[in-house]
Amino acid sequence: MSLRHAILVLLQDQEASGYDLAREFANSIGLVWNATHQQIYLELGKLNDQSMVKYRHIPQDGKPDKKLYRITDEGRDELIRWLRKPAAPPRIRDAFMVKIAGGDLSDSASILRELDDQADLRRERLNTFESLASKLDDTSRDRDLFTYLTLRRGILDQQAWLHWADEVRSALKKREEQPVSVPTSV
Amino acid sequence: MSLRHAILVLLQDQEASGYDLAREFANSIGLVWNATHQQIYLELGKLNDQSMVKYRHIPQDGKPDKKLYRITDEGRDELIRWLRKPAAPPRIRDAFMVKIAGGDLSDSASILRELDDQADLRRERLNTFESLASKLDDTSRDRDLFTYLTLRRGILDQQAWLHWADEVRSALKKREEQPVSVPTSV
DNA sequence: ACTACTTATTCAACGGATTGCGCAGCAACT
DNA sequence: AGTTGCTGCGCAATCCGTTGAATAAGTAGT
Repeated sequence: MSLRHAILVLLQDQEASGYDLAREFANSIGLVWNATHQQIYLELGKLNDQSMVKYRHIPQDGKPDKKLYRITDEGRDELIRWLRKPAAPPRIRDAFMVKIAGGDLSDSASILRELDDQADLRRERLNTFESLASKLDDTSRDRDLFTYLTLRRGILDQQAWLHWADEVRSALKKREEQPVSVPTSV
Repeated sequence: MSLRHAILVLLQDQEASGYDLAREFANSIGLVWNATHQQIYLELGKLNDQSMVKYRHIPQDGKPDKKLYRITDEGRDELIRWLRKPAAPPRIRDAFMVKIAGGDLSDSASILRELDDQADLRRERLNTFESLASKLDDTSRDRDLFTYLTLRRGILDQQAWLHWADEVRSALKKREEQPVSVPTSV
């Protein structure tokens, strides 16, 4: 349960509303931690109750009012405490991979279709990450070192995935050429 | 929530007890989907209620009795239905990466320490996956194609991770050499 | 003799996450 | 005039997942 810590990391740099955070979770941090706006608002409420963050109410016209959250000293302490103790290895839950593992039940065509869809998504992400990373290269590589390293992680991940997808394609092609009694269901 | 489908995939090949499944989740399928034995027993109960699996009670002496589960036709239908509809992209929740993103708050030494720990784990996995994959190479590459492809996914993933870790190490080393006003907390 | 591990299943409590819904007003397009 | 989309916040129900424990009998090691 380190949604709270991801939020605290974001609030490190700048004051932000729940809405702002939600957008960042959809982009930058979403690379390493996903969350919906419901979760974020709930967690901000809890963090506020525990006085790890505080907010000021901003009335706006033309737009709904908002609450700008800011990290407190207690919040920063909690974050540093958390950073010190070792992180549990992430649990893996990849539905698409479960499909691959049970691939004998599907036909090659439908596997390839979904593989291509996933590959499109990965290629898209790769592009966004790469363009963000190159922007950092030019301007400030040292100040944003950890943002850069996070992006690199994403880039290498997508590349590895796409490489794997190529392997799958050629393996399935080979199998098609020399059809070896594919089991048909019912 | 495709724990159920991961279980059904495993039961495809063979009758198994909850305990057997738990072991497989700790090894083979654990590569792509994690689950504890509590979750598995619970899900088997639900699957049984919905008659997607059925079991026969096996009394044993010297060991506790067990229930051997087997997939039913309904279960197989459900599985095939699930395979047909596109899988949602996996949600990413990597606590260690959150730490990297908030790396400005830590000192290089403690980051490197944890990086090395994680790298050990990855290297270990890489070895197991590679030895499993090479066993498949020799004997039956065609029959177990999807097991092989799953392993390849794991292998490429670990390699990409280890490569990234090297990048992190050299980036931090460079930074140490030309220390640029590292913010110290309190 | 004692401890620890393996096989095997299950329950209970809690907390985290997802899904669905609701409110509210403005801008922009059709 | 109507729909869609963006900004902004929140609640409630339910489901999923984690933690911790209990039971029970055999086997293997110190």
